[in-house]
Amino acid sequence: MESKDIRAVGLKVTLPRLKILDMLQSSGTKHLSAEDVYKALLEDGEEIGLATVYRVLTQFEGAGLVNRHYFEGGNSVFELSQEEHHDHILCVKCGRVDEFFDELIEQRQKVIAEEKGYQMTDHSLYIYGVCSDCAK
Amino acid sequence: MESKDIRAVGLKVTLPRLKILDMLQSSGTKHLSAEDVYKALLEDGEEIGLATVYRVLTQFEGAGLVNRHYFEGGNSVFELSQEEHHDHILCVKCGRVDEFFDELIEQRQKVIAEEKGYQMTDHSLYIYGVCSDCAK
DNA sequence: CTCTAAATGCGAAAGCTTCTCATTTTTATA
DNA sequence: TATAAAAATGAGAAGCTTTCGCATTTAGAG
Repeated sequence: MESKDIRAVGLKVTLPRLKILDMLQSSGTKHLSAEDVYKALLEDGEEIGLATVYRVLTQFEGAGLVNRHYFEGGNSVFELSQEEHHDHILCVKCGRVDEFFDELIEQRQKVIAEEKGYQMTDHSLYIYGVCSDCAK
Repeated sequence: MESKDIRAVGLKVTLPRLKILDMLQSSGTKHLSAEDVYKALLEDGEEIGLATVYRVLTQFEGAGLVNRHYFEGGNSVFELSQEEHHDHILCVKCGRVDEFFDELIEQRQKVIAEEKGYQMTDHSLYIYGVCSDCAK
């Protein structure tokens, strides 16, 4: 159990928080919506309310434990924070998500923010397309 | 009046459509939410329902007349399609939106999509930061 | 072990967007 | 210009995701 992670960010170690963190870590899918987490927990026999899932994920986000992404349209998804930043490329047919990192793009973004007089705080880049499987 | 634009995309020329298109063209702000358009029309004394605004904007989007952006969080905004593609940089304090285009980033995105085996259909890049006015 | 502050669960509610359907409007045709 | 069929509109209901409010439960310090 990774109670340390939770305590480290100044949150009480509660069962819901442990279960949710665990779910994010053990799930085969890296990008989960609050609803996904909620349903998965239900299937595991946990009795955790949807409101709690949202609350906890939001707290985790604030604490830097998870990242929240607003993929096109509907709901947002959460993923465990990783050491290195990365962006996403998603399949518009099957919903598959891949990750990538490109130093050149990162650099250019910084330059552009500077040129425009902005102090960059964040950025999000999503490439949409049809993945190789769906293109067949 | 730009009835041609509307007819050109295969839609009947109706008052709501004309008014909405007009609003997008004449508004000082380039990025408007459906609600923004609705309210602005109300102020102009037009009697156009919110549902119609959404419907029409969605149709315009499908027709390529406008682009829809999912800025972080809340609602989506619409802007008239322009000749050249561009991306956005927004101020997290005041909501100001600026546009930019970077050939290098465009190129890299294509390369990345290819590398990952995707046929790119679209992409969205948002840089978030604090604009020069808000940084003071 | 006790107590207090914090966390949870539940249902209600908020915000954005879409849907339903009766009524109105457009436009092709006579 | 009048008419009819098809499409568009308006208003409110409804759907979805997300947040809120509050009574109850729980974590963890003393």
